[in-house]
Amino acid sequence: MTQVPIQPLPKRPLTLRDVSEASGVSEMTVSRVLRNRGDVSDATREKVLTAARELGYVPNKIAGSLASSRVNLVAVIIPSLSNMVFPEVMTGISEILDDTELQPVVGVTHYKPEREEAVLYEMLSWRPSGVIIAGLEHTDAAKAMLGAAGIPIVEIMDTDGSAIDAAVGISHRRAGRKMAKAILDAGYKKIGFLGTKMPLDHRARKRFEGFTETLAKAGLEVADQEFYSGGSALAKGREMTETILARTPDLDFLYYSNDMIGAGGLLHCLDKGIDVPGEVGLAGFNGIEFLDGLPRQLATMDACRVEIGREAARIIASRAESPETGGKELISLEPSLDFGDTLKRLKKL
Amino acid sequence: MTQVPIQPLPKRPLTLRDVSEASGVSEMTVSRVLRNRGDVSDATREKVLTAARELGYVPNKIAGSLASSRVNLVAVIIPSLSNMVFPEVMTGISEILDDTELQPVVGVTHYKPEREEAVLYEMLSWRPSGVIIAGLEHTDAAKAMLGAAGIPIVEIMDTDGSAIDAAVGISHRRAGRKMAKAILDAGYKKIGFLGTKMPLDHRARKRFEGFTETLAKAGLEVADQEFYSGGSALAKGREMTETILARTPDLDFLYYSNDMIGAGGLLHCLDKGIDVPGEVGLAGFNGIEFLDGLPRQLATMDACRVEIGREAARIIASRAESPETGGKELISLEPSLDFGDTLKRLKKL
DNA sequence: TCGCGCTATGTTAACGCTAACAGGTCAGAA
DNA sequence: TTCTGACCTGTTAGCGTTAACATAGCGCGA
Repeated sequence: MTQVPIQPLPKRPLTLRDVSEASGVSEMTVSRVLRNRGDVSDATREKVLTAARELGYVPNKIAGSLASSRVNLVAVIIPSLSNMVFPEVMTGISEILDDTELQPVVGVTHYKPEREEAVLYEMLSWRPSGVIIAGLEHTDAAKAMLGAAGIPIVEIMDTDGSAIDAAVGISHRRAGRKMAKAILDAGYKKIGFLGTKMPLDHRARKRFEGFTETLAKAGLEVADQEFYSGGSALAKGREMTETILARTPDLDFLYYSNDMIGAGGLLHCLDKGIDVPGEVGLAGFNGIEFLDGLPRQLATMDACRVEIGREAARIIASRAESPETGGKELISLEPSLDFGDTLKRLKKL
Repeated sequence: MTQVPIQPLPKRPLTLRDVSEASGVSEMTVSRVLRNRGDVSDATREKVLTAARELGYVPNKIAGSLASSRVNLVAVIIPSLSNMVFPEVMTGISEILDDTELQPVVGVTHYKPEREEAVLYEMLSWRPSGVIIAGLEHTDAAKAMLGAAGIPIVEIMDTDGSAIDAAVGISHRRAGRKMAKAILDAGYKKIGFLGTKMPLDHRARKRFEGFTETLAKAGLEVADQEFYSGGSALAKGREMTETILARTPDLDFLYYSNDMIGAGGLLHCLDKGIDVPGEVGLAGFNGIEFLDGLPRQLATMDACRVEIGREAARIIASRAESPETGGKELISLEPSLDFGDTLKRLKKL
């Protein structure tokens, strides 16, 4: 890999035949050497490797996959790359797949069901060894494709619903309930919700449902709400916080649907000299690492993103190794609540 | 796409032959219908489409690509997904490719040359229609592969050096010089540098080189330096700023190699009641949008990330359309300096 | 009436590789 | 010697699709 290949005539793409001719053995033997499969004498191996290197030969996986009907790709279908959550999932996935032959291929849906369907169709047409796809909600056609693909499917992030095959995630409904309980236990009563304007983000919706459900049991409901879309989340967090507090000044808690707008809210409150968490408590969702440097630590709930990626990849990898094993794995991780500095603990009012 | 396919026996993967038998025409005609190529009567087309939908047939691109020796994939090779810069480049790339047949496939190198080489080899083995790769520095073997691949290659982010084929980026050396000039013009004299411990981030290195070069012309040099690796950039920015200011208290400017640590530094200074930009000026690099919500706007320089992605994708797309056209395009974008609130303008000391 | 040119469909031969099997050689056991 | 089996290498036949060419049917002008 360190020697510089010599490319005499860069016209026709190189094939096994070229290497075979250059090294004086059959194509099959070259193939064997290049894949480390089957017995080949050291002398032959050396000859072949040298020839391949000198020519700068790169095997054609298209042909190889067609012949062997094995494709070392794993389709990963996610809604977005522009907040930190999916890149972290990707990190977990790569971490595991790096130790295997498998390779992730990413498709982005922008939270649009029809895009998801199209991306999935495109991905499946490459006959991957498995699919990792965000969420449990898909169009009927997408579900049908996934069901009929005959490969391992892992639906990630969410476990509130029924999976096609395997699933790894957290219960967002439960996460919402848990946060509501913590807020109520801390004695807050007048609670505002701030989130994204995204009816298609089912996980945010489920957290909200769990949240309101627990409030309802305590005879409370969300006192005010504010939504945004687009723009810098941090700036939006500030704006929305200002808006909601202006409209409903007696709110004593603000629950944000993600840490970024939560951080914006926190900065706003500190700016305005609002006592956090005494006067107003704050909480976000996600446990984004780079917020560690903020003046005060935002209460949040870890969504286990890296771990979700790892587990999903493990399922695909283990099934790729022994196809008949497993199936329908359901891994529900437990998000941990971090009180940070913005959600007081059990202080009596 | 909206009808639910019926999968009678989910065993052997479906092929053109199945659709051909189900619809009573030849495989070739089915292929023509599915690709919208050649003349097919409306009646036949309808029959075929119905059969394909009902079976839930998904074409096999592996076979298709092998037969047509056309692959609609574009390899995108980048160092990382975990800071915001490359996801933004990806956004630009997708934006353009979404209007074409082409599809990006991402490979991540973690700033390691040997990983880059391996990822590139893997990608090329799928015979993509083009390669978009970050940086101009590659191993000899990687350069040889790129040179011999016979497909469009666009090296992005950087234009300080010589490209294999096309290149789109900014001059980081120039960016460093420009920032140095702005800082000197504002009257700062005792300048500290804070960056990542990454000898392999050539672009950061070039910025630094340009920066020191301009200082040198003014008879100055960097008064102190501090480096970090790993961890939360925001938190690290705080720590490093504290450290460097403790060690060299008379610094009057801090230049950060990225906005995230710069933001940490800003927060630290605000915490400590340091007058910014009077006592100490600050600047980062990148123009990361979500920092908009900070209490004060950090001076920074926009690296034109989305635009770089767009231009690179445009080059690949246009060459895919008309192969003989173009070649060796060199697009050097001009990063714009944003003074923000942390770099005073031309105030005399 | 013939045959030209059009449209709609079919036939054949790759594309570059690998699975499966078929030798061919050579050492040591019978 | 002959046989056995380990080791190495080669041959053959696809994998599922598409390019290129072949053909069938049909309307129409001369």
